[in-house]
Amino acid sequence: MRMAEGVEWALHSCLNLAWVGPERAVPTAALAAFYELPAAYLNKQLQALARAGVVYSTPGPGGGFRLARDPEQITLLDVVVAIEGREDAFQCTEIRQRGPGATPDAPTAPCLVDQAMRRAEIAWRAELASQTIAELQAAVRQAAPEVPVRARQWFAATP
Amino acid sequence: MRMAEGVEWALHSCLNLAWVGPERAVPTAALAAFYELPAAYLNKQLQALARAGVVYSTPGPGGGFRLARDPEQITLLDVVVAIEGREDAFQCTEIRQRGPGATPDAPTAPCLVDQAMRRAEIAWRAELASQTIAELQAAVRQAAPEVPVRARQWFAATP
DNA sequence: GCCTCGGTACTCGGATAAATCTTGTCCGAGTTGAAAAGG
DNA sequence: CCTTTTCAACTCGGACAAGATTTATCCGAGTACCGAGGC
Repeated sequence: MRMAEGVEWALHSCLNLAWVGPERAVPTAALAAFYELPAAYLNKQLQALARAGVVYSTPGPGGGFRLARDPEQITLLDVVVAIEGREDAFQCTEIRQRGPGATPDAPTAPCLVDQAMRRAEIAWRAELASQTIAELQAAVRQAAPEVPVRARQWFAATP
Repeated sequence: MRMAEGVEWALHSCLNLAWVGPERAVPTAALAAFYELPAAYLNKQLQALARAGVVYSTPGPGGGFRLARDPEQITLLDVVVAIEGREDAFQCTEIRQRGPGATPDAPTAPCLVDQAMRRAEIAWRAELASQTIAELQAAVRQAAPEVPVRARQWFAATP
């Protein structure tokens, strides 16, 4: 159960977009160069963020990506769901209803294994939903105040 | 981020081993036939459970798998870790230390994105670790008391 | 000097291959149990 | 009838392919900016 690497890229890119601010659009090439990532593939992740409504995309010269909302309104869950999709990691295939183990009763109760796994995923999602990009920004500012300054300067200097 | 299907199989199989009890060893073929699963592949999952110490395996005629501990001592996390591995789903590759975005400071603070994601996974793991096979058994007994009876009967009749 | 028009460069967006992981299958090593032979 | 020996069947265990998902790449459609030409 390895999470897609694009999630890490998307989170860091959202953070960078937050540093730059919503006024200026940052093209994929700049976001990719900042961490030496493959630009074409990062673009794919940013497209997913755009489809999910996390970022706006504007084509043409001077175009690129901007945060669609304030960092306070973007949770980590928003980003993860945008990249990984909405469906749960554990998917109950109802094996209990196949073979000799099947219970022929018509009103089948919900699969308790599924319920237990789902409870764990809900806890995971809740923890992700409780953290916003803005809170991440605040934590970074406190731990390493020079990071946002450097990022803003670099992106301002990169056309 | 789809979880391996083997997790579902392993959980249901552990439940069935719990119904049968630790006295009798159940071979892979019986566990697979109960849900019409591919026996050879289910065997692979059971091997993983054996390596993790969740079940005992005994070869030869009359052999098979038994729970290695009481159902109260087996958590859902034990089973999931046995199948999926111990490493986290989100793996920080430290992209922040590559390219122009790298902070040249020697004492690098921990990656806050990684910390945030890890917090969510810890919540997930905690929820899984809080539920045991025995509790699942109790829930099934209450929701559908005939299920354990049917299972015991079927496995007793299957050599 | 101001407006209009055309071109060019730049951006995203989706369609298209390579790599890696999951899923599925197979056969061999080892062990047990039973049956058969001997005492 | 009891003991010993041999055999055969059954079990797990790891090595070996097929399919699916992730990763990576490319080129085309569309847009905004910039310059040139005309009014």
